[in-house]
Amino acid sequence: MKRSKKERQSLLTEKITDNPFVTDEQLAAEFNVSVQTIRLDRMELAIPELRERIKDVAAKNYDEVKSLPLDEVIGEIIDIELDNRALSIFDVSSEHVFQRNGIARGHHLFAQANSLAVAVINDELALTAKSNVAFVKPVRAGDRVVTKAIVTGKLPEKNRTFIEVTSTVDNEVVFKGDFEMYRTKGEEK
Amino acid sequence: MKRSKKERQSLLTEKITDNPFVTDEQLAAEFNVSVQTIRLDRMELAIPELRERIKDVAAKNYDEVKSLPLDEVIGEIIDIELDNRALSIFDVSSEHVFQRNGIARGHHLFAQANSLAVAVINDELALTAKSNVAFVKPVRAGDRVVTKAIVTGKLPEKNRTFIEVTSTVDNEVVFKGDFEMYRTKGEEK
DNA sequence: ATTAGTATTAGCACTTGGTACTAATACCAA
DNA sequence: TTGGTATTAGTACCAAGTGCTAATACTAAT
Repeated sequence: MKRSKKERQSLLTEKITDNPFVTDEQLAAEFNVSVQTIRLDRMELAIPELRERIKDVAAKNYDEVKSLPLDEVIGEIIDIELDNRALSIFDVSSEHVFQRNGIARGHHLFAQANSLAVAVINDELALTAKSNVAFVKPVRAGDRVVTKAIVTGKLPEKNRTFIEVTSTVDNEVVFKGDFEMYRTKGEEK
Repeated sequence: MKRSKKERQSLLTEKITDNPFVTDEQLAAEFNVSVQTIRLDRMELAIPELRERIKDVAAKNYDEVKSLPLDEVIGEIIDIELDNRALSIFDVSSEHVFQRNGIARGHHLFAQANSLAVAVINDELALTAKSNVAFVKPVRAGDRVVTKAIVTGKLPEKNRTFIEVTSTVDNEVVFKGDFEMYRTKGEEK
């Protein structure tokens, strides 16, 4: 049952990603090749040795109880017209999705929309008061989410600003939300 | 400078718990004793060697990531009754708030609520379809947010589950939300 | 001070799961 | 047949240990 080198290496990568705790010896037995071959394969593929792999897994856990976004703004704002409109992009990667099925967790999309809504308001500080959102279509790892926020109305006497947010991937709407924001200071201008 | 054996051992335990990645040699240097002494100490205290410790950390991390959904939850779930109710707590710290005024960013509260809504659903996978939320009262760094999710209804023919989420700090409501969840029964492309 | 008992240090052989390197052999293709 | 890649084998070496024995040091009690 000889596999080609290429085939073996791709299976090897998969195996190791799947279970980083496997030794070269076990892999050699599994693929019916010598330990040296496995080592050569790892070197070609730049896969570190067992202990390093384990250490990486451990460090990831230890580094910081990861969870999520610490940034001021989720996504990168690429255009903004204060008190009017704003646009941001957010590249979805593997840490934003459910491992199960690769679909992005809702709160990341919400986070992008919410922080864009905060950013568009031309004020010292804006807080979200209410919001109504719909997750229209699943977003996956690798997708680039383009989010647009548009100020749709204001109630200056109540310190409220209304914002409509739409997120798209490849021009298809994936998320829509209405945000009612509270602003600390009244409107300037 | 010389500490008693007992003192050293308790400090040792602390050090290692604090940073499991430290070698006997480093510890020996730190406590000004020989490596052998450190080894004896570890044996008496039943502390495994560096590699085992690292492997433990890694395995723990790995299991959690694999077994999921609890790892994908923002906040810590302290009680759960599948398809019925769930409770989680989330300690707000400085990285979750606006520097300006110390008020928590909305999407963190949303994330806690949303992931609790996902967790309470007793299914392979749940996705948020829509949600309607209100940020009732500002939350600040240091606050412990207690969030309760209650399943309020279902539309099995449409694969929908409705969940009401309420977050409180010191028994005062700070956040309320209604979530409409989509649940996949088995497959999905 | 002597003696017992614990504490500490030292040294050596051996273990795992490797790296780094060299050399030999096998296989496949023009 | 020649060449190039692929595979295997073998050696020396490393880190961070375990396991064991033996020597020394430090107290504390008689």
